[in-house]
Amino acid sequence: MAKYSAVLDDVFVALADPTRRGVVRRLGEGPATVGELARAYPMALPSFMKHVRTLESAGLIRTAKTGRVRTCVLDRERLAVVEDWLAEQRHVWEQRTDRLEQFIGEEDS
Amino acid sequence: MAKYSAVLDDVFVALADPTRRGVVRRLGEGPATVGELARAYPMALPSFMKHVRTLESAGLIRTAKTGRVRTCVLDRERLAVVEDWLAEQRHVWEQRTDRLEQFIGEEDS
DNA sequence: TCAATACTTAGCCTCGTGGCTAAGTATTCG
DNA sequence: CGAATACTTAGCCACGAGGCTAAGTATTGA
Repeated sequence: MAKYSAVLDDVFVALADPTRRGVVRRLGEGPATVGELARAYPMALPSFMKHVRTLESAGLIRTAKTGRVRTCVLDRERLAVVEDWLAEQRHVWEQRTDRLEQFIGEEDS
Repeated sequence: MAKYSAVLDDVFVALADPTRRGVVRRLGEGPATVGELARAYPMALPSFMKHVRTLESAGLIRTAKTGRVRTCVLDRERLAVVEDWLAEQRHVWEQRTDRLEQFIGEEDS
């Protein structure tokens, strides 16, 4: 466990930008083309495409080109690594609480 | 909602580094001093301190100096913003699924 | 008091990220 | 065919992140 550091890096980095979180959110509603997605942001297309590529290489989205249009889809599986990390974090915390309780128990006896 | 963009930025950026995730994980087990934390990483202390400051200004940890020692504590509240973002994301997805089901239902009738 | 400890400050360096423009390619529509 | 559309490629730029060393400050133990 915790061996997915590289994946976690990529996913957290990808989510650490409001534009990219916006895209993830939008794609949660369903697939969209690069053009449709880009329209929501005040930046040049090449700049926007970098965000798309970042999301794609983080595995958060998949894209495919049909004709001259590239369509993007959310890959919800990948978001699970964040959930997993949070779960692990909770687990660490709970073990700590257990130790504290045990400590108090020992004090009692 | 989704107005916490700046906070989310800071939190995701803070978590997008293995050193900092390591610190968060370690602090999940309980408070520690900067020196204790730094020992686990092969970098100079000033470099490590930057990570601590990043975590602190993201609100993920709190630190306080007593004598010459600075002690760090995890602020679990702040991790909740990540959970919240994930929950919102799930919500978006579920609404989408609902719409699809409704669409199929309409087709049926 | 003096040395060791535990940061802290200052300053420098390199690389990657996020933005841009300009020009190119490949489809599609009239 | 020719023009419009939808990216794509190339290349540039500025800034910030993450690393370093060297030197400074403030506590603490002997």
